[in-house]
Amino acid sequence: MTRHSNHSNPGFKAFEQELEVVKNKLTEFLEEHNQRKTPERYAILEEIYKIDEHFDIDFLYKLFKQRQFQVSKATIYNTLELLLEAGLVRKHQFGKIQAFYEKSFFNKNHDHIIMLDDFQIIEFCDPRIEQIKNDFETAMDIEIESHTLYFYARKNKSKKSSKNK
Amino acid sequence: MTRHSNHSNPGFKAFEQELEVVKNKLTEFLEEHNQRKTPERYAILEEIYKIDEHFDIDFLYKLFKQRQFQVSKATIYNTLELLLEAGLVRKHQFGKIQAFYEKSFFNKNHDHIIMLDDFQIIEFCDPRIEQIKNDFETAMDIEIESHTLYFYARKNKSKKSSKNK
DNA sequence: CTCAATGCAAATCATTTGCACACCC
DNA sequence: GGGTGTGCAAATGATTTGCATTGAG
Repeated sequence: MTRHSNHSNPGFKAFEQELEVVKNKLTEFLEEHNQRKTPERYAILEEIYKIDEHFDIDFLYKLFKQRQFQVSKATIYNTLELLLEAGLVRKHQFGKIQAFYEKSFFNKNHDHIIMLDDFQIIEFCDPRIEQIKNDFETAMDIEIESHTLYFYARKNKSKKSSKNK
Repeated sequence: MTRHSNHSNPGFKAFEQELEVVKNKLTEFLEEHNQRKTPERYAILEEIYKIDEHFDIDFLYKLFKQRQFQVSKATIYNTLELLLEAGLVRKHQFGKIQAFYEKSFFNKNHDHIIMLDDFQIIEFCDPRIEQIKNDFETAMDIEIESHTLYFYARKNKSKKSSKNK
């Protein structure tokens, strides 16, 4: 179980390598789909992969405004849509109107516990989900392309709450 | 596994009883919270419990407009919020901007398969989910108040697709 | 009667769209 | 150069809000 930390490899070199791979993935995708390799797209991808949490469009937008880099919201929306198709980000709706995103290439197949006390998001992975998926796929003759599972939870105050983990 | 059918008991008497119980639930909730028992609230509740599918606000609104009953959208939003707190409806976001709802008192604990071909919604229930929940509750010392699980799937065209079920 | 609920319309907020311009190919 | 991607602002669409009016308690 990880908490807001996706590149568990310590050190910046690991991050650089990760970024490199992801950029290549994007290049690959753009070439396959005959789309242009614009600086905005790579900048957005890079920025996203620096973020270890879940973020929304506005967060990204403000990030770029802080730095010298100029990107419009429309472009951010477009690019995230593109990265979504490329499988490089994941989109969440969390019951809110506003969508949340997270990078996805290096942390596939995980689900989320939303802590209702402080809206902390905890990631987890449980193989039983895959089993359930597989069972339904064969039982119903369907292909499950993706899934989302959210647990909405609160800290247990009744017991001695050992600082969790 | 049920498909868009929640009061599996056949016959209308069963439905009437169901409605009765749900209305009492609402009354109970309103009294507990010192809220008024307006006709709109009961009308909306009743309408919702006649619906065996997932619906959105606009669907409800048009339903009332068709009949002679006058309810504003603001009231529908307010009332659904209230019914949500009362545990009498469930809200979904399905990755869309627009929220979907469904009645909830008589069909607790089920999850959804969203068919991407035709956006049909299939409900299912798998005890393993509860197990996973319980495991996390004890392991992390939290209380999981609720959860949402969606499988996004497509019909398998490759194999001989026996008309599912 | 009083105050919470309703109805209506205007406001808000996330997201989408249209169009002129820029720049990747 | 040509056409796609970007930036901006306006449009859209779901939801929320403000306020006058209504009606439940």
